[in-house]
Amino acid sequence: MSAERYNPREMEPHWQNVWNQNQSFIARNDDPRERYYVLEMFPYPSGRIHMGHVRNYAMGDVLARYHRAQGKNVLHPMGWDAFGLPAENAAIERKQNPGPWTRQNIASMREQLKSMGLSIDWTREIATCEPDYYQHQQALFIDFLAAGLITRKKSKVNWDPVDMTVLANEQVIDGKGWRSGAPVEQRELTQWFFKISDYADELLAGLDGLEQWPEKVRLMQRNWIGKSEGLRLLFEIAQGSETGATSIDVFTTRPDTIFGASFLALSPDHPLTGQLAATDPALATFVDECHSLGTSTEALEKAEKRGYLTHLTVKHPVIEGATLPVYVANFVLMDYGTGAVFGCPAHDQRDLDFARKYDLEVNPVVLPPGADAAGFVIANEAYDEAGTIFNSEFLDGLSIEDAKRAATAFFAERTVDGRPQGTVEINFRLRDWGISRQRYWGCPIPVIHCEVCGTQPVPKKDLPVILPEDVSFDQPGNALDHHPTWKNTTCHQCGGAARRETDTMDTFVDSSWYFARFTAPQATTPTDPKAASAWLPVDQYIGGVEHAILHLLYSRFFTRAMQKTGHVAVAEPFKGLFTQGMVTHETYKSAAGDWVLPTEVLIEVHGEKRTAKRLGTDAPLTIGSIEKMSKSKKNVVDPDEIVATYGADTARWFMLSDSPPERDVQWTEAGVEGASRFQQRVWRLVGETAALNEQSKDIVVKKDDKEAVVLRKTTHRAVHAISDEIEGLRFNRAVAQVYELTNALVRAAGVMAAAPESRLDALHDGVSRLVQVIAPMMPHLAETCWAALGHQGLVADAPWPEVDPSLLIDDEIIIPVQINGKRRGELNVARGTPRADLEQQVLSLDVIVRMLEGKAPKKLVIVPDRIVNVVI
RNA sequence: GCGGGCGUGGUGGAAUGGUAGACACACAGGACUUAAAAUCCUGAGAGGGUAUCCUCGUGCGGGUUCGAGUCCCGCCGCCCGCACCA
Repeated sequence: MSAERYNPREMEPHWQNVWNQNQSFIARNDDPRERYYVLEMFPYPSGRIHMGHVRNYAMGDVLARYHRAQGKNVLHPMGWDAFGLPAENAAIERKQNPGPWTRQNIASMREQLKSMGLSIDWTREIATCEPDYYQHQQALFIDFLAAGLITRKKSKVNWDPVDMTVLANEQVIDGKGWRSGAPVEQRELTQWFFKISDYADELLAGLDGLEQWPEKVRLMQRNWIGKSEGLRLLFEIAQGSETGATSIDVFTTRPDTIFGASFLALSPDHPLTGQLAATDPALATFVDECHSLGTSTEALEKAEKRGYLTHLTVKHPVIEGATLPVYVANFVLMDYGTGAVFGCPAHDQRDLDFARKYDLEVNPVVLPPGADAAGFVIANEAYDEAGTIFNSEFLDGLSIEDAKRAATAFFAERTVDGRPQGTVEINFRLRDWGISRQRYWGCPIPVIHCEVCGTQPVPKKDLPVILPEDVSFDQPGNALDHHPTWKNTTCHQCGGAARRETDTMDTFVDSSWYFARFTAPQATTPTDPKAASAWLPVDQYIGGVEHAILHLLYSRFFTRAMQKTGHVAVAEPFKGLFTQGMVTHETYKSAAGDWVLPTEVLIEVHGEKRTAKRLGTDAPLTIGSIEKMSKSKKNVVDPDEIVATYGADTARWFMLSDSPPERDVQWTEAGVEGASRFQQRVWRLVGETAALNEQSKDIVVKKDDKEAVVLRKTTHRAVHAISDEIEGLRFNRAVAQVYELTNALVRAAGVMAAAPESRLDALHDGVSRLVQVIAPMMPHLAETCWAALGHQGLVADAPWPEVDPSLLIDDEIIIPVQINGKRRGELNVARGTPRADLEQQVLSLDVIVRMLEGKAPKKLVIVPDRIVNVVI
């Protein structure tokens, strides 16, 4: 055994080769063992992997390798989310097709991922931009269409003026496009929609069963779906029947406050508003103003509540002879409920603001507990908490909940326009998912438009509808639409001329089912239902929390749609979800204000002060805040360089140590060097152990002495703890346990000379187990050590070390002794020492005797095997 | 505004209501070396006594408990999500 330093540059490619030749990580669908499907969110092929990928895939790989060692049939695949705008924008810049660009990126990122030594089944690799993937997506689209899960409708949509495409509601963040950051405009277009809102209730209820999801994500989805139960209430028109309308539908969750109603408000987009505006130029102007303001949410937020008083009035539904004015108000959304509301200013802040502005009545009808009915007035704050109904005739004295029921029942009995005046209605915030994108680089929607036969799906036998690659990006807009011939086709029904749909699908469709495709990536149908039902749901899915709503909600809907159309057997795609934190780094700025790459920075440490200067020029630099790694701030570290300098294992180890995986981790040079030192430390320990073995091969190993037993206990305890931490995805704690075990083994190896013949086996066994438990995290190092220790075969194929339960318990334990809750001493006793014996021993302790000063303790709390507290 | 999370040494962070600060990074001192790197050993929450002892200490203020970083109530600060949703 040589004392040479471990050389990852040499060993890492070697073991990657061995694993590859051994086909160590190929999952077989006919393998009868228990299955485990671990998946990390697949990357967008931007060209280079970043540290966020390293962290994400290191975590997934630990689980994959751990569960494989547990004897499971592990599926750990990788693919590429390859359609999308960056490729198209790059193509426009370079005037070349996104296809070759994307495929090149995939090739180089694949090599980078392989250099990380991930235990991935590369035979299952898929790329969403290839026809062998997207043709199945087109087949799914056709099935969904036939099953009534897709509609085509004209509606207001979010238009991103920079990316020149439509966006789904989920893709509009703070009124801006999620990708371009441009303020989103409203446009009316005919678009394809997935009817996700049909599943709103089911998607909401399903969240309760997702026990292995972070509560935070479940909450975000709950809020996004936004279920609210209320009443659809009809207000009879008193004045204004010349419009032809005889009533206005309103949605409310507070029918209990109906006696406090003082006005009605219509959305500027309400059909009745349009009708009125046709003959009322002032109203038309008002509506236009609302629209010009209404493009960005920011503007909305600051916008004052404004209204326009129409000449319409409605009958108050419960106060005989009273009428209410009808306004058009800028704060009423056409999207939600019925696009019309009744205002009860006393109990809704927004209504109150409006009422104060237009001098409308404020009639309180909910009395706070303990308040005086005569003296209760509303000032500038609406009262929206619990109370008793008053000023409300037949509802008086009821609680809010009871009054809601009573009012609901009351209106259900009455009729307006031959309809019940009130019907229970449930509203959701969730809108249908608009998937049409006016972009080239996406999955073509498999539909044709025929003048005679209408819009119809492409027959499945004609799939795939291939995305042509001979397109030009000379003009702005959708290159597919500009293609000279592609969109011309013939109608398969009448044989006449027809036009292909030139919109492509939102790329979130691509990522909504890739996890299912991985279970049988060569199947001639979208899935092999047998394989899909065997593997799904994914046992552990890992990715960034930024997908908490978009991708994860779409995938949950899509899985249900696939279930309905017979492609999968489950409703929920991901049994366990883990959202990992980001990778951050310090930022550096030059005197001129330019960001500077960490590789160009030299950090100097003077005691506790750190200063930075530019490598080469020695120009002083400012050390800035710690932020998420981003190209714009240049605080990025290239994984390739780290792998070349320290090796993949070091990068993986560092990513897993220190910070809890769900939190952000700060990348530091010092941290990486620490990880690298640890790698060498393990290697030295293995070298010493192997050398001791070699020197002592003629020695007859004697029975364990006391030290050896201690060492075995330490080992078994550590293995037990590490297994537990890995299963719970607490990798930082697993790492800490590994450090402790290593420290113990290094110490033991150092004092071996004293009695090698009775400790050798315990040491060798301990070091071997150490190597096994670090294998999921530093797989290359582990293989090298495994071989150096003289083990046959690969550690990647070795079963996880078993733990001897008898070694986990100590016979002798130390019990802390407290006086008044403060630790004052300890007791060394045998495990299971009974209460009475403990009491006697505690009372004879020097400290206790001294502190008691001859008096008896007030109280003695004894928890056997745990703690003793003496109260004096 | 609504909802959720977090707050512990110089730093990242440990701690089923039971010895606060595991483990690591950084730092200081020492050993080895011609020297450096590497490695090994030692120290360290703060303050005092300088021995093995005492006091204070987990954002702030209360409470429950024999015992609270942990549970409850009220504040302060930071982060995230949603936001005119009737």
